[in-house]
Amino acid sequence: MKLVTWNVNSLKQRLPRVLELLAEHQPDVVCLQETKTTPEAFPHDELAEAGYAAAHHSGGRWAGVAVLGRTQAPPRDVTAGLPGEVEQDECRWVEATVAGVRVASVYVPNGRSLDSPAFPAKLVFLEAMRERVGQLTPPLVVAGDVNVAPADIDVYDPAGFVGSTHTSEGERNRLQQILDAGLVDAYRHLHPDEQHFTWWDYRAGHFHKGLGLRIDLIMASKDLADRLTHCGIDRSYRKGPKPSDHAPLLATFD
DNA sequence: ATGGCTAGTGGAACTAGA
Repeated sequence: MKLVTWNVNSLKQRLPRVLELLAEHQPDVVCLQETKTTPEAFPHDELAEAGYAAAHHSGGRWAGVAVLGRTQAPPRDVTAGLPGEVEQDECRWVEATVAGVRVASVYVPNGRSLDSPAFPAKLVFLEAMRERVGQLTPPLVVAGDVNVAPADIDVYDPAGFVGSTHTSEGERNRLQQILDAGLVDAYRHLHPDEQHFTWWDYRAGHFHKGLGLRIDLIMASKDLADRLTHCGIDRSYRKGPKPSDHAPLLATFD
């Protein structure tokens, strides 16, 4: 099974690159974040032409998540929303069963700054994820933009991020608790010492200077992690016409 | 780096991202 997760920063703007990704990698499961679409505008027809069916949670101008499966193995038993999240209508979590695997596509709140009211709401969201993971039965994958860099190796300038979101102890502890509930960080599992990023700021040429963060994760239950044969980031989708600020993360399970 | 881009809304200048 080949799975990809990608924060597309508008599915409308990124549709050509998404179709390119589907054709090139032919994944069995796709988790998308920041689709930024209304339910009415979700591009079901274009995805169907490419051979994919979608389960999605779409709220309009911000956020929005989706799980895609092949037309012959479409997403089933869809659950939209995360029990316990502070903002129930922000469309940051959707679950579906694809090819026998329970898959959640997640877009964790940014948090804005450590002193913002959005920050404790981010921590509550991460706690709710841990609760939900404990309720779900493997085989399970939680994939998406977690908006937390798990460790300093996942940050281009750890000292520069002290006092910012994405690297604080509170965020990292809660992410670790999600993993401790029975999941494995697929990329780090296969590449214990490598520094590769999944997000780069659009500004100031950060991508070309190699200044990024690893904040997009594929977290797999241990039974699946034992069958992991490949996990990597396709940086080509951060280049070329109209790139997202995130690159897709891919994993293959034997 | 004090935000140096991009996207959505709406039709200027804001919010939001991380």
